Amino acid sequence: MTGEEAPARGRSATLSDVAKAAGVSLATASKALNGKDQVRAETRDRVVRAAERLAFSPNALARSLLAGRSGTVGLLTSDLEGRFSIPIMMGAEDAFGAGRVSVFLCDARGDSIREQHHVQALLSRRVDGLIVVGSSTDPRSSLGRNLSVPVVYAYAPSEDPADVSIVTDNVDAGRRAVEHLVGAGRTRIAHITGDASYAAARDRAKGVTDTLDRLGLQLAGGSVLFGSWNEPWGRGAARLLLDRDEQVDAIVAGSDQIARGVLDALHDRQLRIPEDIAVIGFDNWTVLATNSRPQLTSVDLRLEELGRLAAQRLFEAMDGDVRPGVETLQSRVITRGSTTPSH
Amino acid sequence: MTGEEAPARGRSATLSDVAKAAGVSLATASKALNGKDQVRAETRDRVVRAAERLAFSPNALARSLLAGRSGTVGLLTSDLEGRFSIPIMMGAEDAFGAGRVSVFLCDARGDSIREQHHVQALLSRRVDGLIVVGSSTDPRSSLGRNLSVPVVYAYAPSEDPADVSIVTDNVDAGRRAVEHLVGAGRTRIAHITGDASYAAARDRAKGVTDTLDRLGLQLAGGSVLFGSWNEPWGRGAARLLLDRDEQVDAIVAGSDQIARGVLDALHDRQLRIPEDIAVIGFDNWTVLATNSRPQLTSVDLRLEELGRLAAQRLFEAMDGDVRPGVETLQSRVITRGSTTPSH
DNA sequence: AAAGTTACCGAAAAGGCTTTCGCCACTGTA
DNA sequence: TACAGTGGCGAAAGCCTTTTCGGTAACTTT
Repeated sequence: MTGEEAPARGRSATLSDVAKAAGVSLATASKALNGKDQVRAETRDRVVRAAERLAFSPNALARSLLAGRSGTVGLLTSDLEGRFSIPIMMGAEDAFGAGRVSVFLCDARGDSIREQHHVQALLSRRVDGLIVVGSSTDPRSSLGRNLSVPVVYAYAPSEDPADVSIVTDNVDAGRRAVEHLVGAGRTRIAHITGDASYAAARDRAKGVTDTLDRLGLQLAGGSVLFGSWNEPWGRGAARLLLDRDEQVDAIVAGSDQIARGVLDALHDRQLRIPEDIAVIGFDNWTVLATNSRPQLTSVDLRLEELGRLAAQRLFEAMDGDVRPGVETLQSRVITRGSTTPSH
Repeated sequence: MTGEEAPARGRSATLSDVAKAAGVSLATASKALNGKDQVRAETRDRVVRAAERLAFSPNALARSLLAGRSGTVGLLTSDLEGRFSIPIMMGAEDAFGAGRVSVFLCDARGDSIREQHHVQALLSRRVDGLIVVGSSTDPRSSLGRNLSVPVVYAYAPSEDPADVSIVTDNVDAGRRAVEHLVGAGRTRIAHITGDASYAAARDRAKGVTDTLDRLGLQLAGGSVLFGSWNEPWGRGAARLLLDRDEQVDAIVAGSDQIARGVLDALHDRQLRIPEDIAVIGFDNWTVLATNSRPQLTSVDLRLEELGRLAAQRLFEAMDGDVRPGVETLQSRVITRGSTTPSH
């Protein structure tokens, strides 16, 4: 019965189909559906109903082409499997998604050729902006200054100070870890962390040692134990520490993974946690932190918030409001059983 | 010096700018840049150089509008933070990315309203296809049959058998776990797994018990221990099992998380792994499996391969080659120290 | 030298939408 | 009755690209 007003087979309905079905012109149909006020209520109704009947879905490509903005952004990451991209992406999607922005996700796999290729593709698709998520906190090379769209670097800052970067403040995070432990009455604090070639390891260590200095405390174990970012190192380093017969009453672990290893080693020595030794990690990686014995206190780097902030800064930049430089985000301690007795 | 051939400020160069700069027509410029053979080599050169000089980037929006295909696909997930979406996404990006397809990533947060909203947005952007990734292996509701673009369901199958679904074969995975253990000489095998309301738990359990039956073996512990998908349950269930004074020599854990809990409990009882009791998990979650003592043998569900396959099926469907129904992917056992002595 | 090929190139349409501007038919006022 | 003012609608331009088709010039053939 509605046969003759249906669009050609296979094609989805166009605005022109809707206009024809409603008996109005293209222009009027457009105005009716977009809520412009130059159309009578009765006419608008007719158009809207025709659109529904035809399951009309406006072609965003055509619209973007005309508007000069696509309502899309590119998210360029280098470690999808890693721990960092995902929450940041969630935060960004969150900040964008409420509205009308869609996100292109690209993983460069750490390959700068592939990254360049992705950037080209995204620019060709006329994204309105780019968020570049690093895989570590070490500064990364800039995509360049004249990219036709604004770029925000998240997690890993750009080497170019003229770019907009949002990072977590790892020095501050180290400080918070120590202050939390000191607040819990600990004074003999050691620090076991990851690979010293990572800025994250060095920054957190600086935060830890500076804060101990400031409070007039010695770093237990004599020096920061740098190693690698995994459980075996956590176990090994903890054993090392205990074998030195140090009077350690708290350990700052450079990551939740390391912390898990530390917990295991302490467990093996029949030490009570937190009564004998308190342990705190970084990342607040729920799967690791909430399943340990006891649950692990951890410094939460608020990566989702980082993502949201990056999205927000990108919006601002798209409106021409660019604030170059590195912006840092404060972390917070999530307290669990490994630093406070469950009573 | 090149001032008069530059496009208007702010705008990026269009093909028309390039044509003007090269002193040819729009049509010729297009042909030259797209490798058509109706243009003299010298002319092509002139155009290509002009394009480079102007940093011309072809507008994919206009191109898509004309071609009727956008070269984009939508990836609709419901658990970005979960374990499953990411590898699948990697695989899909992999299969697509080599060519010229970009991926829109959307997270519905388990909310069907939001999902519907995302689908609308993606259709409006004229994606060429959709991949829907579930957050568990339980069947999910279909997006519907008349969606104007092909849809492939990955990990969680669609309830509608007319849809195309790709899933991991969890029954088969359970079988492989048991056969691996039996192959390692074990005969008193128990099964500790997650929440029985999950199809994944039930399917793997079925694979385990069926295979034991077939081999004429009894399930140690009397029955499958259903619980929850985390370490504490793994620890608790393992203790339960040992307290029953069973002669267990192997445990199939329903996930790597549960397996970690099991390992801890066995450790507490001074049992040697794998000499006294072998342990195998599911998921092959590297962070968990490779950092345990000993490293954890695990059934790898090959989620990346699942993603690749989904992308491939989507391609085929885009070419009109649709194969409705549920396709299953076989898993494989990754052998590590928890089932084979380290030497 | 006239006719027929070839090789290059350009004009124009198409794709779906938004927006400006002009047109028409009203309404209210002098 | 004539006028300005207003509300509702349509024609057409424009966004950027690809592709078809027709045209021009140079070349070959008899």
